[in-house]
Amino acid sequence: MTVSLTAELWPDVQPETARRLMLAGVESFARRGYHATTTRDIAGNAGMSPAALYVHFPSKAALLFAISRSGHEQALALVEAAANDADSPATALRQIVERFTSWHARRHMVARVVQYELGALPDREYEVVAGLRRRIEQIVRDIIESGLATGDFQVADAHTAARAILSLGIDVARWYSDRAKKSPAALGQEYGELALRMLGARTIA
Amino acid sequence: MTVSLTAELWPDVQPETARRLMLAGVESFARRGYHATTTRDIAGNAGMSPAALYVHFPSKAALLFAISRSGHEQALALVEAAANDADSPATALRQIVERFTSWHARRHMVARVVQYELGALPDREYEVVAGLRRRIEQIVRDIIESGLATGDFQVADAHTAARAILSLGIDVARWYSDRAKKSPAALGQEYGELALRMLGARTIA
DNA sequence: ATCCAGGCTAAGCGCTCGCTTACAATCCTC
DNA sequence: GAGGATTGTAAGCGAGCGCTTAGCCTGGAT
Repeated sequence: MTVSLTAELWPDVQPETARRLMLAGVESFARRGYHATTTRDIAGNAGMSPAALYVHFPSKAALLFAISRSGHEQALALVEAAANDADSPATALRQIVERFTSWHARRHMVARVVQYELGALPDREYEVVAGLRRRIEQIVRDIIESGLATGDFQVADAHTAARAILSLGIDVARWYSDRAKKSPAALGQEYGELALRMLGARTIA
Repeated sequence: MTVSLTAELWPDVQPETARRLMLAGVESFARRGYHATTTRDIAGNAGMSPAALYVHFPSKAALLFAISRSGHEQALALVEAAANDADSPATALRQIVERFTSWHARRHMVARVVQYELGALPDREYEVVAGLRRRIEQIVRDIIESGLATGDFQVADAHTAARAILSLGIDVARWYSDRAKKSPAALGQEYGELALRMLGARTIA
């Protein structure tokens, strides 16, 4: 049985109208950017009047925050799961890159908002997502450092390597489209290989 | 003798006031984005009245285009030069990544506008910079393919590898700041290494 | 049968936006 | 030193923005 996209993305948001507004927000924010999107665009694409947005969200920025926080939480959860599932730095890192990258491809609309519209968040809300971002970076850095300690990886600087690894996945949100030839899963796998090579992985996990 | 930043960035733009407006535009567009920036912001930061912008540029979008085209032309020139200077696919690719990456770090304000504000360009202007972008991608793809032909590189797909290589440099514009620990040159060098490893370069050029 | 909370709309308020107009100052050419 | 081109300003226009208000409709508890 098929579940609606909105229910899959935000299962804990009620009612469905609020989810439709979030989906319309994602599409507009991803395509044109937060500041170029009007509340009338969003409500219109959700099939409602402009005022309906304010029944479910106190402001346009609050809608952005709901989208951004949920997206960041998904990304963090996915990275944490990959790190915990693995039994070595190499497999952990491959899993992280595979899942992180394929998520950015499969959910490139949400990911675009997550990665490129966070500057539009108010200060307090920005700090919340910045915290989630730091945790993601920290996990990747820790794995690279443990790989350096075991001799599984060979790089000059773990910090720079972590940045590069994450850049690979993040930038996918910028260019991936539904018309891409490569599936999200295939892209993730290929990027996983590239990332391990970048790290000079001894054993190709 | 020191040359003003505006004269270094846009030596062929006259008069200096127009360059000051471009610099103020770069700073605002990079920090807050095109749509969040007002013509009053730009003119104010350039120390002029709002109407002064329209003496030198027909519209806010035209100012963005002037910045974006010039930035794209710089990036393309730098990639072309690196490709022509080298005598093997490996040295060519290392040079490209080094210079492309360090440019995105050193000029991260301009680069941010170049990479992330092109969606705000009107259709005709967008097509111009899209053409420049295609030429950059093509050069990188060609080098990777020639490296595959000679056996210098080993990757599954040149297209995907080119995307990944460029992503590395492009994403630098997103996170680099003047407070970064690593200098643009050092970052470029480190990314050059990482890129060659990604490509499975036989000889580390 | 009644009531009311939740969900939604029509209308519009106050404000800021990109841009234009009318005009002033300065500089180069002859 | 007259005249035109260039470079700037003060003031403000029309439009569209985020958001509010007042009120209607509907479903479920009493």
